[in-house]
Amino acid sequence: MSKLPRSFYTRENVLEITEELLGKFLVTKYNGKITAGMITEAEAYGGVIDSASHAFKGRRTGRTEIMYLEGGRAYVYISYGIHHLFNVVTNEKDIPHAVLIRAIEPVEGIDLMLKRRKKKQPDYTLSSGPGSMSVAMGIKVYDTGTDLLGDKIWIEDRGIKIPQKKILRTIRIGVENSGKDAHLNYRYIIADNPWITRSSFNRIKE
DNA sequence: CGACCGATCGTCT
DNA sequence: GACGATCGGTCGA
Repeated sequence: MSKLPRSFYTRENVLEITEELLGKFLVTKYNGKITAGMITEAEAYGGVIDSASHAFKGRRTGRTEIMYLEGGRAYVYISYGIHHLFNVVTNEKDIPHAVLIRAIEPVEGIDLMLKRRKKKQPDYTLSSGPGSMSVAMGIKVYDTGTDLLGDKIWIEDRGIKIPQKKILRTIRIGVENSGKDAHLNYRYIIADNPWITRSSFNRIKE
């Protein structure tokens, strides 16, 4: 049960970091109330050379500026005008790598997650999918830039190691028109965990 | 269960 | 002025 140190995030291999984030625990604390879940699905975004990244070709705007900070911060932005998508910034300052957290398995504060999602009973849609996950955890776009070594949003290692053979790599979602890198296997999934995006789970079942 | 579609608005061109 | 790193509802088979 230890908070991931800065050195976890500042490494240069974003694929390695994405894979290692599976099985780690994302925790938020708002108004003293904790919600937490185990990361089950995440996507790597490779910065300036990745045509699917917001920072492709070194694009710097008010929104993407966060990605150029030192690793270990939250990059949150709005998608489709509705959804707040939570990313972890990685690598050193000026290298805009990021990992999109797409799904978690709820562990703590499930009552609060249900309230935020306006649901009565937990089901696999509670926190599977980046927009739903953010709602369940209470993460909003104004959390962008939050230091993950602070006491508001952080990621913990609770001693769980996902075996290599249970990790599935596949293409990222929603980037099919993003050019040369649309086909890269940059999405990492815990294959036997039902708390992942529904379409993925159905596909894995065969 | 898969395909389609509307919602909704900040960001970038 | 167009378009998403999406979601949830509906429709048809």
